[in-house]
Amino acid sequence: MNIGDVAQLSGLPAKTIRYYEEIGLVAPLRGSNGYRRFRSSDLHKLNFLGRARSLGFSIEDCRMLLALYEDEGRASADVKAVAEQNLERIEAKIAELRALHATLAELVASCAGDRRPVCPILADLAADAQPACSDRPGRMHAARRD
Amino acid sequence: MNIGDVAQLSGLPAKTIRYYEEIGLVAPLRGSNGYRRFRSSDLHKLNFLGRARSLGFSIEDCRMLLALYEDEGRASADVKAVAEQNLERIEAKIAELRALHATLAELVASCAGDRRPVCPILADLAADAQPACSDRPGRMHAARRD
DNA sequence: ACTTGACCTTCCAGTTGATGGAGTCTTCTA
DNA sequence: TAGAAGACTCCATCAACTGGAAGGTCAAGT
Repeated sequence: MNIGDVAQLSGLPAKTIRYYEEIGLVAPLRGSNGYRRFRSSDLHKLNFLGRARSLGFSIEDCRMLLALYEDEGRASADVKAVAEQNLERIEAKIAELRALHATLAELVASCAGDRRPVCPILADLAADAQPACSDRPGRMHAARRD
Repeated sequence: MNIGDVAQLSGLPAKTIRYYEEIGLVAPLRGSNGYRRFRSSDLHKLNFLGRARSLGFSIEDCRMLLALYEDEGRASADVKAVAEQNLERIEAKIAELRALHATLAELVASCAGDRRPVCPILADLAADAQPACSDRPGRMHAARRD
């Protein structure tokens, strides 16, 4: 199978598959014309990767999971540990986003949203950082948008 | 004020402040020694940016908000629109993460997590993509970890 | 035989929002 | 006067791709 075929079958863009090869997640053979030749085991791996990525596992997690998958002597505890870490990451992210959401929703609700320039949202943003007697929590370190 | 001072006062790393200058969010003066010289208005802007970023606004959003902030003739509706977009982005992200969480939590719960190799998590990952009669929903496109 | 178009190849650049480090210069303090 | 602290620029790196240019290959049609 050529890359286009596995791209179709796996649902992953060809670009992504090349990238996965580059970082060593799959290792298709090469034909004499230089084309990648994918075996069905490669397709299988790509499906695995697509599913794992769609569940939020990082590339490094995927590498780990793939290794465990191919290790007949694995302990399911190891797999579970990776998954649990991911779960915790997701939970932390949700909590963070919920906090953001609460603050922002409040600000949005308090803004008239008309043609006048007065705006509580801007007022909040412009307020001096953590004044001594504020009820606004101190500013966090710039949270990466991730 | 030198960069170290505003870094302290704003809570932003000096590196980040230089970066913000590079992308045109702040424009401190320069002393004859080449050092950046920040006015209090620059510090004010940095505080604004720090707060906006901590609320999840993108850099481009911040640019917009800063422009609105400095435009005396702004309409609060414009500010609100930016904030609402951000809110929607956050909501979408939360929904996405919750879905991930649900699936993953189920898998984790079903895994014994012992020394045996049998593992429903790996089984799920390895299952062929969207078979004709599956009750598993079709695979999404690899969700960026963002 | 030749052309067209689809498909494949590699390589480089860009995305987001910083962050780390090297190497150099200036300022402050002992 | 020395040395530390702080400033400067420039380049590289992170995740996980994605887009595009420039060129090679293959199958079908004329």
